Amino acid sequence: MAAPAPPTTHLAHELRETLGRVVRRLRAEPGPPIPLLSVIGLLDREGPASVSELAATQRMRPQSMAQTVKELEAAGLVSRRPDPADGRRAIVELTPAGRTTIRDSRAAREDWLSTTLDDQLDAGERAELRRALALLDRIAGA
Amino acid sequence: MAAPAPPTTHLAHELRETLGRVVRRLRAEPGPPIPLLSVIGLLDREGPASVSELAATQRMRPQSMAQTVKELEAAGLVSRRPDPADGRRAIVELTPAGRTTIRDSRAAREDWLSTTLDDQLDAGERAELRRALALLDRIAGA
DNA sequence: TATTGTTATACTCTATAACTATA
DNA sequence: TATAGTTATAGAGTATAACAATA
Repeated sequence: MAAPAPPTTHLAHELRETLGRVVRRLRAEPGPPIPLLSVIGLLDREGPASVSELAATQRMRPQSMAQTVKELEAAGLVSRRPDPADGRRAIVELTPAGRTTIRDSRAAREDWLSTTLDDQLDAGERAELRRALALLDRIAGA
Repeated sequence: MAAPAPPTTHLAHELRETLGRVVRRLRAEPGPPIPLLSVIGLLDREGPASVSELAATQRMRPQSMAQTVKELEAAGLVSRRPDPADGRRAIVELTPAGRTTIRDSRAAREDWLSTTLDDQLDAGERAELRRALALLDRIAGA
């Protein structure tokens, strides 16, 4: 007979611990902080978006995202233009410098995480991780 | 023929985003902060440990773990006693209150994460997540 | 009134630097 | 000298509260 599954409280505990370990490992790498990379990566892939939209996709408060966008703007990586259809909204988009930053870092393989995922995991494991991210997003959305 | 795997840079990007979303979702829940829960959960499962040992399992600096342990001690959830064999070391262990706290929160299902993992994922998906955590720990260890 | 966004402020988490005490 | 631990300090990341402007 198969071994019984460990209780879910164990999984919860291990998830909390692993999350902490990975986030700290990521932060230990030099380069732009995680939230900044997430946002410019998102803008590169999905195109311009408002602050509220960015906040929603990251499940972050709009006030917090405003800070992040302000930092990116100060660094010259994104710019804002008013939404012609709605004076309240501002559309955030990558500047050429921002696009260069995110693409160069990928092309030059300066991205520690990408490199490590390639080195430490095989193709099947990467696919497995991809599927698990969908599960984690389901948890995040609950 | 099978669809080609998306480039690893996409996986890296999605991993960063998902990690952020889950951590923020977890933090939004009332109750003890993640690092505190991790430590008392670990002590409950593995038994007493020194500050350095706790720091190593969490891949955290000993100075940072000292802060966490200080908070737990102030809250009366852990206590310290000198290691009889090595005067430099202090052994951290759960107090009865600490043990009650971690176990009650589980028994009473006050633990949002455990409950959500049970509600949102089926047994196969939880097993899949468990395997993925091992992959993430490999990344964290690299 | 509701929505979009911002600024001010504070708290959590974790790091580095500098130190003490014991081995 | 090396190791275990601490305190002081700083910085990143994010939240709540209060506000202005537009719909």
